[in-house]
Amino acid sequence: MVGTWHYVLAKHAKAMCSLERELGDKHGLGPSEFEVLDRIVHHDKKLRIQELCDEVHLSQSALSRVVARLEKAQLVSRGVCDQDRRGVFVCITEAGRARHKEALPTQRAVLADIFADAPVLVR
Amino acid sequence: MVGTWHYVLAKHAKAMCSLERELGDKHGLGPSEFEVLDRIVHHDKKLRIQELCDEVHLSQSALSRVVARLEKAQLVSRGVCDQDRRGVFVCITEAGRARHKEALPTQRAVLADIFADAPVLVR
DNA sequence: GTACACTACATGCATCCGCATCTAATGCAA
DNA sequence: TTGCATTAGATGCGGATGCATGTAGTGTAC
Repeated sequence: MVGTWHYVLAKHAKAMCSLERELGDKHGLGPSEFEVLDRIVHHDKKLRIQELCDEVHLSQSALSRVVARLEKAQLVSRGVCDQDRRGVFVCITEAGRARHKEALPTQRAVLADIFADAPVLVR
Repeated sequence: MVGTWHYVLAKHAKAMCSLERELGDKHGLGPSEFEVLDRIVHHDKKLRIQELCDEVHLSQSALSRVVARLEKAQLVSRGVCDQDRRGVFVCITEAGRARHKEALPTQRAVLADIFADAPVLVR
């Protein structure tokens, strides 16, 4: 219980730190930016902000800003949703897809390194 | 691998959020404050800042500020180390010990709730 | 149609964090 | 002793986050 918490805390800290450095230096992405990009690529369709909000571990306000940063970097584009004009859909650009593709191996390498000695999760 | 990372990410986000709310509302402590307090109580002796730094998942600067906040709240006291006058040792006060004692069950309850369905960690 | 409650997203604000840097103390070499 | 590299901890600063709130669009009751 407490042991599991310490494990989560330690791995999270290490991984976040490495991801921030590696993704930042090599691809100009923060962990949150990558996570959002990754979710969009995974779905491979126009996504409402709210759909993203359910999958990403960010508050709605933080997500709004991450998307704004991604848009400024031309990695995604935002558009008004026609069915519900309050809504905003996010669409990945070619540049965004390319950036994600080049960053993915970096992320995988970091995780492989950090979770190399990871215990297996068994129910 | 990636699955483990998602697990860590999800549990960390949930736990941090709950801890911040519960510890904050009921005991006026942030998660970092509690973690530092907990480490000090666990060692039960004067600790150098640097020793704490190795155990807590915070940068040296963040730790310095957490200790400053705890001192302002009278939960710990800081003193100059005699052997090495650059060093600072941190000592828990009676109020600090009491606060920790009353907050510990709250933390345990949050963790128990969040890790109730936790998979067992097996090598 | 009007009024009002509700929802989706954006934004002001305060807080916390990490990095870089600063200060003061230590220690070693010349 | 003097000079300089190193270390412990504090602090300035920029950036990211969450909460509360603002703004605009939706839907429902009347």
